Amino acid sequence: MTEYTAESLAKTLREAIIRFSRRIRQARPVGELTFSQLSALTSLQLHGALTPRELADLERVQPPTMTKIVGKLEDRGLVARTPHPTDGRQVILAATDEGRAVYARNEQVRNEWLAVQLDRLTPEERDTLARAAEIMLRVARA
Amino acid sequence: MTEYTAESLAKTLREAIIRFSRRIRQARPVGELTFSQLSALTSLQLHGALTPRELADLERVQPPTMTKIVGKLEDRGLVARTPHPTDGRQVILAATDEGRAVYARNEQVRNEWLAVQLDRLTPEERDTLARAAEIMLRVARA
DNA sequence: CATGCTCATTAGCTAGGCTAAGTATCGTGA
DNA sequence: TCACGATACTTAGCCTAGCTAATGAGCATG
Repeated sequence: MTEYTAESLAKTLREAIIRFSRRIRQARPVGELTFSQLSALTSLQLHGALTPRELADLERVQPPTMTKIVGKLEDRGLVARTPHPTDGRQVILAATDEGRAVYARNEQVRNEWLAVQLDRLTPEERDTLARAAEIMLRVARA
Repeated sequence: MTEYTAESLAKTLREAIIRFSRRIRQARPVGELTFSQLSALTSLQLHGALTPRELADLERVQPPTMTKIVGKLEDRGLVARTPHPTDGRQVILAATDEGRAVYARNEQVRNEWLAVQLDRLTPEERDTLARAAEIMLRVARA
């Protein structure tokens, strides 16, 4: 096994991430949800209802940024805002039925390009990517 | 070894990428180069002189986007634009001495947070990330 | 040498990200 | 109980990054 120093790996990994994410973004179907919108909607699906703050923390953005993203989703009727039962300051965000439908459709189209690419890899390579994804999520949480 | 389908992996990987890259972006030192600017400068360092079109292709953005990024770098004296010797339409981009200096300083600061995180991982985990990075770069090129 | 192609840029748009400031509500200590 | 600090969200204002469409300049070829 080749040994990598943390420094040289940091450089390579950063390059890979930026190129790769740009490539994924390009595979976006026109007129549908953006990267960030889909990501927020996904979090709402997976975690059920969340406050803006919780969603912002999960998505690793600042609250005002999340206000904007949620605003777009709300404009399209994909997310609903309801008042918190006991705390008047807070708001509860949840995906609507239409949000869930749009999510499912978009998710599939969105993953299509990537899934095709991944399908061309060997099982070992997919395994490497899967384990790397877990590590990256863990590091991102730190 | 666990088997991952291309579909489920696509989903996980996309989530990891977006979270991870947001986290990296947050570790940006104030008043220095942005993610995209540093990436472009890096390509210029590694490949020597390039035309805007070549640089845009490398960075996976459209030419007008690269015009903007290079413009910022040029304003700060980090990149020089010289006319192509034989083809009057083209332009040659190259990092200046100051560009190389700023690059080196920034690169180090930029990688610091990530390097610290990576240093906490096991050698096996670093190896996984390194191999994943290579695969991602290859896929991004496709 | 006219016409069509290529390269780069400009113009104009949208999304996404930030900080600072504002507003409403909560909770608590005097 | 009520004044005041803390908290939650939004608004305002800014910048970067990305796109497409259109423009202009230069090249190359029939």
